[in-house]
Amino acid sequence: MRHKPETQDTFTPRQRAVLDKALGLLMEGGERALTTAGLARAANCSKESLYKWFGDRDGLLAAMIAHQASKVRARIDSGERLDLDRFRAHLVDFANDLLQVLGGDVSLALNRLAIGQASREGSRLGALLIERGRHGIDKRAGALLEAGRQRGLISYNDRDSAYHTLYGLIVRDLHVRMLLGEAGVRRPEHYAALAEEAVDRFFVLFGARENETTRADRL
Amino acid sequence: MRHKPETQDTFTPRQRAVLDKALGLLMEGGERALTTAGLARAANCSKESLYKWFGDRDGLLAAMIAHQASKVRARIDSGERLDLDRFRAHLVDFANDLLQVLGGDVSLALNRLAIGQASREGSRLGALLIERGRHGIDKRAGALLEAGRQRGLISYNDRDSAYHTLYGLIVRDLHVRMLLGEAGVRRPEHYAALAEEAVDRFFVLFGARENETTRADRL
DNA sequence: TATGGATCGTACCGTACGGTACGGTTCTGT
DNA sequence: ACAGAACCGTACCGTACGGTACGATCCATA
Repeated sequence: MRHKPETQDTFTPRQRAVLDKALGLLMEGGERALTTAGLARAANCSKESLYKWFGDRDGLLAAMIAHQASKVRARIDSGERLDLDRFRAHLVDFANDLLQVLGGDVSLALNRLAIGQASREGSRLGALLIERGRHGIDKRAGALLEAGRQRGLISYNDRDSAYHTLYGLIVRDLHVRMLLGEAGVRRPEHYAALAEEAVDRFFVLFGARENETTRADRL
Repeated sequence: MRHKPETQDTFTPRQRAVLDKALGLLMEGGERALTTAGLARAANCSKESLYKWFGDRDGLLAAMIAHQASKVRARIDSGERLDLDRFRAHLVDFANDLLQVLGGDVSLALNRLAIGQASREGSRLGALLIERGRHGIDKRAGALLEAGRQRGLISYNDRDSAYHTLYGLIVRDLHVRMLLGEAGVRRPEHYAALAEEAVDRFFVLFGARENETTRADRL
């Protein structure tokens, strides 16, 4: 039956193109705009193929999440030596990337989709989104924090608590407000300043040495 | 036509009962479970009345938000004199209330509803939810912070920035994860500890005097 | 060239929902 | 007691969607 080596968790190029079209429809018009007939028409494929490839509509949604997650594989931070400035720059990069990702069209559309389905009983979309999307981010940040701690640049007792605090300092209430579609919240041109401010405050809370440098003016 | 004094922005008791039933349906089964026929059946009213009262389905959803918001009117903090301990206690109360509200069944259901509709073009639900729900919280916190600043208990340049930082320290990524339905995130028994920790960190960032009291052990 | 699998386009089916219409009933004001 | 409004329960309509079926077409392989 299957002598081909594990083509199970990946998709054919054709299927990837269809999934991209599906993401496009979802971004434009939300879940209501993502109908099987509409996707078949937009992607020039047949509904029968959709059901053959993804099982049913829920399978399609799950495949969309898996597909999108496979595209934004977390880059691995190079193992270069860490001094304080470099560590801080990495944190600011992380903050910028986090805001960029959370505020992206695809991320917002998928999160809206998963949240809208979260009330339904057997919906695994939320878990899928966290598992495939958030865990990569969490790992990257966790490794970064751990490296900083081992270098003596920051100190904490509970790494998870420190990480979630950093997350809160960066994201604040922006994510939910963007998800709600509040006007004037998505301002990518402000992300850099928000990232700097968040990292400054993170160092005030978790910096290993109380170095009162150029920080006071920013706060 | 209307000699009754402004019964416009409120609802009759019957309508309130129907709206409560609607909230119940929404909490149980999500948006898909909130159908006009289902609501009419559950609330023992006719579909015709629903459309007469609320116009259409979107009007019903908006009315649900307005109704729920009218129930949780923000209590006014008593104007008693503020010392540091009392101020801190008020902040912890605020943090606890915030976590309690955001993690409540009704709030989660309404936020999921508004987020699910956010992609549709003419949807005002998100704005309504922010306007009717969040602004009250924001005002309460803003007044509290301002009082603390005027008493010299904290200091900041930008009140909004300080407030959003406090919000981020309290909520972290909990809200979105609860909205996604992640298992094991809703732990009301942990709210108190989270609130204390958040307020501690807030004082580290914005406390007026660097009083290194009993804080170091908590961080 | 023949053959079989994969895919496309279209048509079809059952269902469920939003919204409307209508007759019967209860409530209210005079 | 009576009139009118509000309301209930039910039936009805049009539409749109998820899912299936089927003939036609493309394409790889022998």
